Amino acid sequence: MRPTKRDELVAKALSAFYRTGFQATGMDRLAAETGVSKTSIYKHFRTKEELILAALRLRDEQFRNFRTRRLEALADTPRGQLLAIFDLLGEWFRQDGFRGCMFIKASAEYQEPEHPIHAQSAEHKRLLFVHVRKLAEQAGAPDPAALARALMLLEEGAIVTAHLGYAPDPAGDAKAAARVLIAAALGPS
Amino acid sequence: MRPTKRDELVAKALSAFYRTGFQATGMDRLAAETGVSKTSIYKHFRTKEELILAALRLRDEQFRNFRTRRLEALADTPRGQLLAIFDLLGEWFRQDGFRGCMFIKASAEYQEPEHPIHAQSAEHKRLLFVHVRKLAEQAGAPDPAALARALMLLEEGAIVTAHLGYAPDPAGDAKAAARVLIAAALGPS
DNA sequence: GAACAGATGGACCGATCAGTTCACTTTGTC
DNA sequence: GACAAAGTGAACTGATCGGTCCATCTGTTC
Repeated sequence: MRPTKRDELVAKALSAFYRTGFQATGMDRLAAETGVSKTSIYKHFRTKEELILAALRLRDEQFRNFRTRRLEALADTPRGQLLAIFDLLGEWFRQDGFRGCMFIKASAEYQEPEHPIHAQSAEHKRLLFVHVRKLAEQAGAPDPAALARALMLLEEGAIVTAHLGYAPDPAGDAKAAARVLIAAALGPS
Repeated sequence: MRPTKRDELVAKALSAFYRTGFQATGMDRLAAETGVSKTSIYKHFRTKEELILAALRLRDEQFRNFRTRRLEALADTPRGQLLAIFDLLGEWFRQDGFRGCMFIKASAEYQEPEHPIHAQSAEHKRLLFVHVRKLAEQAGAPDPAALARALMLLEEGAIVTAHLGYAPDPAGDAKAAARVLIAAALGPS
């Protein structure tokens, strides 16, 4: 099942939106950058918004799949994986072309909570939270949801701080804080 | 020293940018909404970017002044003020028209770190951090900068989570986590 | 009341926006 | 080799973008 033209288009659009922003990336530029004619783009997607939503769906899928697999590779216990979240963040921040979180930026450009792009971004974050909560549960936390919410706050904070760039190692800072919170919730390791 | 026309313009532009976004708010709409003609706007500011920077400067000043005063009103010890940061956040999130952090959104719309708008947003966050670090120092933290960085992560995380809206009380969650981190750094209260 | 400075609305600039249309070429299938 | 589906570039729509220009109006000072 090789990727269709449509899949390639979405993948390239995703990259363009991530680098240049949603509103700032016009459809003409998008056609030029993806190598897919505007005519074809509008054959696949009725509006720009639908294309953005498809790109966000792809990103969500890629991000969560990669995260789950990578966490399992980095640590073999739930508790270890909770901490490894922040090692993963550090890897991400150091990547060339890191530009912050696609979904935070999407929700910043489409602010109204009812907007489909905003709602889909929120759903992505909620799914990340659900995963962390499951790990907290497996690790034996007495209140897995509370621990997960706290760790997610650190994660979101680290992402925006890394993007703002006023601190040298937000992933490391978040990991140190996470260690304290995890120990408080689960007892010393 | 009553506010000049220019000050009024900046204040109204700030509100418009906050509600509608930077790129999405055109100069024609801005003129209509502020009641200041485009001609006059361009007498005061050479470009839209300069107007945005002025609006961000105003927001920075307002936000930090208010925050400092309100923290002093909410608690009378440095340690209490560190925790009161998150009560303040809760008040903010519950306000009508809360739309997330202006500076996070600005840095999302103007992504390049060298961009003046991005740089000014980062500077705002750095100044917030400096204030928190001073409080941590006065509270007797052995590593004030480390505690301040951790609390700032919680704060940023709570702001974006409140904007995304997938958790009911991010300020409360952040406060609970902050309590643990502060106790770990300063000893039980 | 004449002169002047600041502010006004509105027309205007070229560029770009999202989206459409059309005539044409490429591609895979039977 | 015929045929349909998919993809193409380029021109085009009306609206809006950031920014400029100009004629007019308003308020102050002498």
